[in-house]
Amino acid sequence: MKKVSMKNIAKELNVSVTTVSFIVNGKNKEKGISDATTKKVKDLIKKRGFNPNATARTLRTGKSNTIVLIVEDIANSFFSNIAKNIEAAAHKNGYKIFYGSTDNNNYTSESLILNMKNSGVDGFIITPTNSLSDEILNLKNENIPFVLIDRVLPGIETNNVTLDNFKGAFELTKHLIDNGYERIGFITISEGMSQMNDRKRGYQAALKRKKLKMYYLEVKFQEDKLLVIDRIIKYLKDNKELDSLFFATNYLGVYGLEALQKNKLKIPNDIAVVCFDDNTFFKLNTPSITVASQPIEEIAATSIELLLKNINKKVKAPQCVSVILKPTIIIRNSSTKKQI
Amino acid sequence: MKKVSMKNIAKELNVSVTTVSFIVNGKNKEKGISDATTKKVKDLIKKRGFNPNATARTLRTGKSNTIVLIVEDIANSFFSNIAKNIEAAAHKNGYKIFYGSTDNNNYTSESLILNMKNSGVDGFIITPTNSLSDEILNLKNENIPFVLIDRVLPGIETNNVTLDNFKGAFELTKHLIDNGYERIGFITISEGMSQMNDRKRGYQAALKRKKLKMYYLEVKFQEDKLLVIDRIIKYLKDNKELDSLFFATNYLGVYGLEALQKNKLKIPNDIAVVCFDDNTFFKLNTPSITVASQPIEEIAATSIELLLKNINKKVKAPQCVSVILKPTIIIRNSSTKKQI
DNA sequence: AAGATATACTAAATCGATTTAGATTTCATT
DNA sequence: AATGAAATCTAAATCGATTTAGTATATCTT
Repeated sequence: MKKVSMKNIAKELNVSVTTVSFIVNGKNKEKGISDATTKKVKDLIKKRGFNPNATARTLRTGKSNTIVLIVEDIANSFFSNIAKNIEAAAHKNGYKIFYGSTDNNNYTSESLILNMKNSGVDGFIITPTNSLSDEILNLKNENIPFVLIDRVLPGIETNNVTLDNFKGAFELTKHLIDNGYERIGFITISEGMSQMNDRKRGYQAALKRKKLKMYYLEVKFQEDKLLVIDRIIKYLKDNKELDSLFFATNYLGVYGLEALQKNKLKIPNDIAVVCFDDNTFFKLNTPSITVASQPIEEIAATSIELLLKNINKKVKAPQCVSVILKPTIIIRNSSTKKQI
Repeated sequence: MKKVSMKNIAKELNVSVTTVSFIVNGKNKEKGISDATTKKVKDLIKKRGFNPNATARTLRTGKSNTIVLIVEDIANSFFSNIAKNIEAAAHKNGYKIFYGSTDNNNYTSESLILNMKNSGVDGFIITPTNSLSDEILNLKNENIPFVLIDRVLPGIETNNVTLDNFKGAFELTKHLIDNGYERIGFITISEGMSQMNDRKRGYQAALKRKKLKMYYLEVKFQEDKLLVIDRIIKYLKDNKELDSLFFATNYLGVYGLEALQKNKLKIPNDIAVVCFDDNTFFKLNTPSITVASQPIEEIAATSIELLLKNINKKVKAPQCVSVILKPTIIIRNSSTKKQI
């Protein structure tokens, strides 16, 4: 079975490739192809199962109907849910999606972007690593549409969709304080990404209002799960006065619960817990975990909409759009009023 | 900033495009290009930041270095973890990945495959929906490399990587029986996919050995989460004699736990629970859930290896390979010996 | 009947690479 | 000086579409 091309169709019917192309692209009326010709071409196309070769089309038109989704980690439920939603919107609009995980590794991110760029993709949705500024600036200079999500890069104006991380962290912390907790450990990752910085600032601001002391633990994203758990356990031993923990991102929260379990600490009586980002796990855990939840559908919808807008507009001067969405604080049982 | 092509490089140095191409592809020695020419071309390529256009290359060579991963649902942790592992292997081998979720919808699956085929991808890894036989046969006829994972299609010989689902379900059921449970409800989805059939057979075989009665609840994959939870709750009310539940797949297990929570049933004292597929949630839940765990890394590694082998071999008669991996039963606290 | 207009169609260039078949040039050999 | 071989390079076809700038024929107008 050989792949059938426009040439084959054209030859078999003694018409030109041009004619076939016009018909395939629905320009038969506009280009004045007779109904008779249109019909016989369409019939043969169906009969032979012809489908236009997308590669050739892309080469000629410069349009690939392909976008790239670069996330931190596709196995992380936050990102895989974003991916699911973006996928639906993309396919609905006739776009295919390349995906890649950076693991917050800058080299990986760069090669992903470079590699995809050569494949003539139409646009990117990217959760940038922290040192990706050069590559992002390249995209800007080359006028390739892209949208950053989840975090932004300092000093670079871009299209981006992020969360009001400050507010989320502020409110979560305030909630703990309102419920009587005063020694709140903030456990975060040290890569210095904007969203994490903002969460830290939110936490700090809430503490400052009440002149409470700050407690930090920073772990590295690259560190192995068991190592992180050990570090959390050690941190708890070294800071026995802590009455609550704030995990700054979902996977840390999961590790943290494992650490607390190993340490036989009961939530919330021994120690209260809140976490940034929701997931099924936090909802169903005993006790259920109080979280700042991100509007995943909205993040996905907004970013793909913004990207497609940028792909489809011909204007040379791209106005950068920043969308900041609001988190929802979901109060559950891991942070009930402190028992004295 | 205009994109630079081989033509630009060639013209600037007064050499032919052919020469540049040979050098870019490392054939300079083989094709007898002098070291001097090679050097000056390479230097200019670096200076101008030239990168070969992958679309043109694909059009000419028929090789795109792209594979497609079609899963049931990228937001499901089982599949997103597979995706993560496949991604790593693919990128290491210079392949890009298109992804798509079928939601077990046959129409979606078909259009995904069709659409990707026209984009000249090199191969597919597919979790097939149940009525996908025609499309899969097309792939076979067109000699397009592909590997099915997670499940197979009846009556079609293919490359595939699956699990010994019968064994996993048999052992999980046997474990319950050994621990004194005798009225085991099997909750599954009704789409009739091979992996689910095999799990059901495993469950039945274990019951038959002890002449125990079978209890089923089948829900539809498409049904909304809340609806499924309601149906499980109703099922429990209608079958108060049940002393244990076997959830045939991970997302049902999660729904099930939510149903039990709503129903104020305590695991394992009121009712024991086991589930097919592991995840973080089952490990950390109180009580932790006994599962049949799938070797995700191995599934990913085997399927991508098999696919790449098929892509790279030129032979016309593709020998079909079936790999069946073993599940691991992880006994946790949701199925401790029955209290009488 | 000549020119204008409309209708229906197409030849050839193009996108940016790869690859085949062959063209030059250089140099040693007789 | 003619021949052959080796070294170095290239023209042009090709992949499969899109698109520009036409052409050919029929029909209308006066």
